[in-house]
Amino acid sequence: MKRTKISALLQMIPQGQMVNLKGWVRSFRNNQFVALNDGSTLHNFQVVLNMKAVGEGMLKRITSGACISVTGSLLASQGKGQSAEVMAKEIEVLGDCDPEKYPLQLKNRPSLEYLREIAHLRFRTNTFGAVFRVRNTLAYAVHQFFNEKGFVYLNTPVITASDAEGAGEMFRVTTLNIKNPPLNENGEIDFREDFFGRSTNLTVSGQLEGELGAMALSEIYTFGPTFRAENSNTTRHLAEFWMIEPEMAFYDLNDNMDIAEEMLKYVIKYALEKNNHDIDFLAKRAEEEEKQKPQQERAEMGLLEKLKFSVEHDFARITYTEAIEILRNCNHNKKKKFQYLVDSWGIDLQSEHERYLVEKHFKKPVILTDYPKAIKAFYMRQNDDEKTVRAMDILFPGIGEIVGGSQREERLEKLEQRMRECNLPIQELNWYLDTRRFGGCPHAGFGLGFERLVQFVTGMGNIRDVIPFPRTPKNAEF
RNA sequence: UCCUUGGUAGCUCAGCUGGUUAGAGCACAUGACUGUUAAUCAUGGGGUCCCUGGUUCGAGCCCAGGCCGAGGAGCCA
Repeated sequence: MKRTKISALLQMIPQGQMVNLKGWVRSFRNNQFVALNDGSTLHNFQVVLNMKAVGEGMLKRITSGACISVTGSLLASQGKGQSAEVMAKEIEVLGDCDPEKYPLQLKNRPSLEYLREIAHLRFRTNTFGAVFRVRNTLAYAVHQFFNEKGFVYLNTPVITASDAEGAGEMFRVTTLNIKNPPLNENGEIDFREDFFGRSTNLTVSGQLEGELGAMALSEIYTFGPTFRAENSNTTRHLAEFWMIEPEMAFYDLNDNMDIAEEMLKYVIKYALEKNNHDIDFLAKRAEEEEKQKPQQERAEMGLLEKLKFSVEHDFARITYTEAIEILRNCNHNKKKKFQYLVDSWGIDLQSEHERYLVEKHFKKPVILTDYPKAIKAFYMRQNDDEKTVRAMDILFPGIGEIVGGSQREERLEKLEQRMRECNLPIQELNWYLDTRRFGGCPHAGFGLGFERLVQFVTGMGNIRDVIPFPRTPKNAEF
């Protein structure tokens, strides 16, 4: 008999029809009621069995975590917790689960930290089931959004030879024998003998290659893994993460902000509709967690409120210069409550400053633009004031920077001048500069940290809990 | 990498001023139970107190070094 997913069973009208369902046992009560979950939805489905008919041998095998297949009739439930249930006629154990050895005991309320240690099993919890269903929806929505807009999904290389992108420390890729590498005349490692005939790394950004695509296809986006070998130990950094990088010809900074804001709202709204049960559950979970915190640290809005608010209101848009003025004149600064006081133009904003702007002053997502050029990357377009660049960062409550982007410098001389100032090897990036030499045009783009987006929508506090198998310093298990 | 903080049963935690045999809840095992909702009830087993060294008559507790986790900072998405 063909299997029916639990998500589909819940939609059916129970009329005693025969159905088959398969899934993992969440709990077994009174030797009679099995709560079965197959991951198609947050909800479990209740299977009722006749303990005498089933037999003691089979009864003992229905343990928490076991995988079973049940065939029986779909009936209206006599109990209160659910509207329908399956009266089992046939039960098959697809996979036994020894309860004494099974590390995931759901009734123990295992901590997120513990579940991270058994990441191969944590999908079987309500929380992680919900998180990864939402993650899937968000990924799908990103593709759908760009597809509707006529963007071309472009795959940029994971292995790159360029180490001049300046986005962070890189992981080396090599097939050389690290115990005994070949050396050149100067006694240095001879990468001519390496697999690619040169030194290579894992990508820290697909942006430069993305720009090349945009200079012909007009609008492209990438969505792929990105690697940074920074020794970052925070709730919002991973060594391996997924980044979405759109790059658009003929867009200026305003167009860039418009499409970034539109996209964020689109995907959040999409998830709110598609995964409302999961997000409701995650919202309750987040609320429980908030209650553990001291009153002062609690967020003013719940997860659902926060998501709906973000979708319904315009993001605040201010320049770096305006932000400095707000911060300099705010009571918080005057009372010297910032660890780093805001006194002069040109300073890099600290997390506490960004958080103040987003969480206290505007109380909604904020787009900061036109940063001093000294604190931003070489490829950002210089403003006429010679001091600032057409950068934009989108800051979200609780997460911080979720998007970083800019209008790109399309003027060859200005770009080369910046590269010299930043000590970048112009020769190595000749292919990049060619787009400015041959039919260049104004263009813009941004990078969106996918896991940070998933964090925002799921309300999960730690980025390690929104990617199946997190890679962080000293951790690459599974 | 820096600052703060933690590591005690399978899990979540308590453990007083350094003192005899280290506790609880849940989980697990055994038994009971045909309308349960984290089922319930009874009984039972279960410990490298993170590691190494030191102080002490005596260390889960004090000291030093290390390992690992969490929160914050920096770097950023």
